Amino acid sequence: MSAPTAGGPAPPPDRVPTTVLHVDMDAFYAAVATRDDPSLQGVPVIVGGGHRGVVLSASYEARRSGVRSGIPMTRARRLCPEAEVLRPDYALYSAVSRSVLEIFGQVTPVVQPLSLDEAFLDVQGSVRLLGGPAEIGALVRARVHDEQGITCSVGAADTIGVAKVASKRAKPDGQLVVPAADVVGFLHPLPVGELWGVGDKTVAQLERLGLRTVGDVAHTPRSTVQRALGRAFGAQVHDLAWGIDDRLVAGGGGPRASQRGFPLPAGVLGSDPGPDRSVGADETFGRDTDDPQVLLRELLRLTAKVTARMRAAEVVGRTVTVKVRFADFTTITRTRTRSEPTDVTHEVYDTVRQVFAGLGLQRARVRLVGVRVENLQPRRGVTRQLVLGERPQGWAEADRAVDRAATRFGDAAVRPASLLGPGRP
DNA sequence: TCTGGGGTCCTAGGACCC
DNA sequence: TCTGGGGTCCTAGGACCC
Repeated sequence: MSAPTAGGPAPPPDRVPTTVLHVDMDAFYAAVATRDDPSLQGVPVIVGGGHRGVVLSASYEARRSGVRSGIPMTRARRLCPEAEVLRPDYALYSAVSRSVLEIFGQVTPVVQPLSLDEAFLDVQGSVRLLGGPAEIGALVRARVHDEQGITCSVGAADTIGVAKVASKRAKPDGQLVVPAADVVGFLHPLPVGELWGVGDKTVAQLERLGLRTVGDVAHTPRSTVQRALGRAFGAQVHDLAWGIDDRLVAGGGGPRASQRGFPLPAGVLGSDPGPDRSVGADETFGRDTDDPQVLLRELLRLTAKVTARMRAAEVVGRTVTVKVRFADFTTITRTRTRSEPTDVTHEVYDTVRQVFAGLGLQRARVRLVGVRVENLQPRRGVTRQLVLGERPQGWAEADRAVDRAATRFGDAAVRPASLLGPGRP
């Protein structure tokens, strides 16, 4: 880390030196599809959802027409009518992702996946064996290309924040090593929105102060940035603008990591990121509806999906949140915390129904409903309080039977009776 | 035929307890 | 007579990420 020039805060003392790689697949979903179908080579490819969906991934050919992740599919088709449009195949992406993670794991044990297509690697311990960050980055990129037939980009730095920004600048199919001494020079000319965790709203806030680049923010008094963004967030953005970031790669464990970037606690090397904090599901209707029966049926389906995943993960939860998005895209959430944690479909749905009834919707046009369960804890060790008159294991046993059947015959084979269409036996 | 679905974390106010 | 703070839990909304 370079010493900041006048106006910058001092770097944190006694920081353990690290070398962090951020590895990010290039146009991951589109690249996997193209790899498996050579006729797509050189063709604009868009991976996305149904008619109300958004673009999940766009090949670089499609990006040349202005197509980006996150834009509505309808707009994407207008921008690039000649594109090949594909539905996502998550099972395939997961398989490729696992293989890529195996490659990472052979380079260093400290790997922190952020999603299917990107991960941080702390390679400090591998430098002696494999060479510097540039050599290790080249090795990873060559192996991913040779073994998986897709390309990735690598950013290397001594902080995760800078490594993340660097990989993006290296895209596609490139790599960028930012030595500590070059961090400030690298960051300061960039638009502030390039910083990990600084999104559109924050960019707009800073724009109001006339701050456009990372350097603008760095050379603005910390207190001013804090007034604009809030004390904690403002301080962290100001730090990041100087390349100061003491978060470490939290490797060795599960897939969880904060996607906002900031509040990731400065974990210990190799620490376990820990269990999931919540499990949820939501769904946008093909067309808006105001029919309470339709809404409740969808909420039941989503509840069953969520609790099945909870049982598979062997967690129970206490806090149930119902989400409703209206036709005008305004979104509300209503939460209720149960006295005892549960993973039982029937019990969670009871709470969902109560919360939903409390909304008092009067023929409002609804676009989306969702269910989420928070306050999770491991199921083992949780002893259930039987309510007076309740049959022990009644509903829970029914759920387990559903889970077993779903495992054998597929999710569609077993579902609550009210989800069967009219006229079905 | 605008705007998915899966998450994480923060903020801020009120209740409640000590 | 007037006036406490801190901690924790709960809830609603919002920002951000891929």
